Amino acid sequence: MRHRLKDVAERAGVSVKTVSNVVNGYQHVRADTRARVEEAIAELHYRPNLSARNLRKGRTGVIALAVPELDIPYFAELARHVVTAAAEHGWTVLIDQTGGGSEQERKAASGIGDHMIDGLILSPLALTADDLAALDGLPMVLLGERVDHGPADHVMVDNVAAAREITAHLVGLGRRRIAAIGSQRTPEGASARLRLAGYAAALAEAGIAYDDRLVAPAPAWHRADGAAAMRHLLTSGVRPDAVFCFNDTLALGALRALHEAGLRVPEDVAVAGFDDIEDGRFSIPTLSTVAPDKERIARLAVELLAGRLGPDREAPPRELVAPHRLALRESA
Amino acid sequence: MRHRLKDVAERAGVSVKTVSNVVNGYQHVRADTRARVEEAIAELHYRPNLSARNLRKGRTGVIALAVPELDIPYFAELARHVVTAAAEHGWTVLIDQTGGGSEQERKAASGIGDHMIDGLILSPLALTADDLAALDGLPMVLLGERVDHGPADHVMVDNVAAAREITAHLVGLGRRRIAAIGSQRTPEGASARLRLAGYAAALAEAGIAYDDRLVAPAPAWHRADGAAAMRHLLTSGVRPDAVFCFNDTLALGALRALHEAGLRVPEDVAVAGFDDIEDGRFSIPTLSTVAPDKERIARLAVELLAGRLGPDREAPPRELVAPHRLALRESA
DNA sequence: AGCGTTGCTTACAACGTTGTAGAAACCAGG
DNA sequence: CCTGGTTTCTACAACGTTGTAAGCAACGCT
Repeated sequence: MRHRLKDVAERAGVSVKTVSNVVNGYQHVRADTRARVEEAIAELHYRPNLSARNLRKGRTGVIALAVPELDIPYFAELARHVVTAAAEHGWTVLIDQTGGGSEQERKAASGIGDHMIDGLILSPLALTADDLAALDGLPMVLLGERVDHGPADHVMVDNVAAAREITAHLVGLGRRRIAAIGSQRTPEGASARLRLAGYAAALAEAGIAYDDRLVAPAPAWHRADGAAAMRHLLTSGVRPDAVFCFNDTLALGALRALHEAGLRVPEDVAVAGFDDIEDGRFSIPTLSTVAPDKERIARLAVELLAGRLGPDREAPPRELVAPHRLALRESA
Repeated sequence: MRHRLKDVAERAGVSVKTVSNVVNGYQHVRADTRARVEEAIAELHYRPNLSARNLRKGRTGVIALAVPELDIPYFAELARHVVTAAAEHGWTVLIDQTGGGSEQERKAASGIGDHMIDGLILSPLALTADDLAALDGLPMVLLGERVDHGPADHVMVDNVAAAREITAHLVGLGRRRIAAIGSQRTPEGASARLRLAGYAAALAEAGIAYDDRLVAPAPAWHRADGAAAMRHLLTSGVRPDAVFCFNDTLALGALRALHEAGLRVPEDVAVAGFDDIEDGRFSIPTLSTVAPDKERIARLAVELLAGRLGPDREAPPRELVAPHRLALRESA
């Protein structure tokens, strides 16, 4: 049913290696031989066995992308860009869901592939420097916050600056009681810490006192968490006139909670998010947010990985910052 | 750097095959031998080379999931469930984006794997029966509409019934000028045709005349298309008092357009969708929709595939229908 | 003691491919 | 028609793994 080089070779009356040469476009093959082989290939519907090729070559042509959750729109959108960018390098992308657990992430990084993949683009939540050091073997590019002094390449946005800018925008609207939603105490919360720092910096610059009661934690960054946090803020007696949510899904949840409380956005409370996901362009009201250049992030990550697999094999870890901008819409 | 069975064998003072037996949990290995081998494995950080194993076994442990677009929430949510279900069978999932083009889909089905994958779960938009017949080799499960008389297993929801139910619900609310958004004339629009049929059936049952002007086409099923279609309906002079959108993203776009037009949902216009994506639970207003059991769909698909790869290798094509229910919320 | 049985281990070949090295065919120039 | 240099093709080995079959102890039974 499934044919091998050998079958094609017999049919074309040449050696196995000659067929291999035709398949791989090797140049020294006479035109008529090539034609005969190609005919045989077509007739038998021959397709190379990638496992065998990989075994022989030590390369698989597959890279993995490991993200915490696929149905968080930010990661889905990012995944699309990574797939596109990787395709330009002739790679297939194996998309992996880590669930954000350090165990899962370690497994993704060390386990997935074991010779099944050439490299890994990992968006870590829980991974520590120790975990990374233990991996070593696999060429890897990390997305998001720096795992301090990890040995891997890195693509990130300037979270602190971005958070500062969007908070400053809220200040510029005349808001003074600006809440933040999404803080996290856990070690996984690297992004949360940086965005909180940016938020605090903007307040400080504006001479607004940092008020602990205005900072709402969120165990995860889903819509439900945003809604819950917002409800908590509203019932706790601190009446914010603006909220900076650490990502867009939190913000969409917050919008929902404000709506249920009968408050108008942005008149009563301005809302800002982070990520610029598709939903935010159609929500009611549309969402003002930080727009990281996801396409660029994906492209940079793929390119770093390409470097690691090629000429820059032994280069020192590099760290690239992708640009971001503010996408100001109705909510703030 | 990377070690092989042979290295472990030498270190443990046993044969290569014995190490292989330990790795694969073969039973006839003396406890002390096993211990020695395991120690050697640990010391060398040995990990099997999957390419070699696959070559030998003819199985890769990877299945592919090919969907049109990853950042359509429905597919992202589905992907998550598939990954979860596949993990229970010990499979890794290679997620592929076809973009909905028939060329791409054919490539996904025939090309991706070529011995890289054991099977394929494909959500086809454009694939014809001919395309499928040409593939043959790869065990495959299709999601969504039947490609007529294709030879592959199939998991679907009863689109006609579901569409009829949700439309009947709109009728039950007392609406009479019920629009539909999302019709498609192209061959890709199999889902669109079925949902339109369900819509028409519900109208007929209620004795409401089918009005062509109330049926708005949508080239794709994105939020922007839904918004555009809704705007078109509103400006064309046919004032609907309800809209059934053929998926949730269309519906979210429609909500947005209605909001911009100053119309209230559901008071002025009731809105219903299809898919039950996460967004719809937090939109303003929350979205009434058809909720296909995505978790079940994923599980059935994986199980069918498992069957094809195992005992039911030669079974005739099966067709399973996953249940759905109405998720009635604020918008209708 | 001889026999079969059971438990443990091993050598060998094979999976389908490609790199290496070299053989065969071809070509031009004398 | 030989020489030397290409071009074109081929045999062989290897990538790392596992299935097969067979070897070797040690055991219990007659």
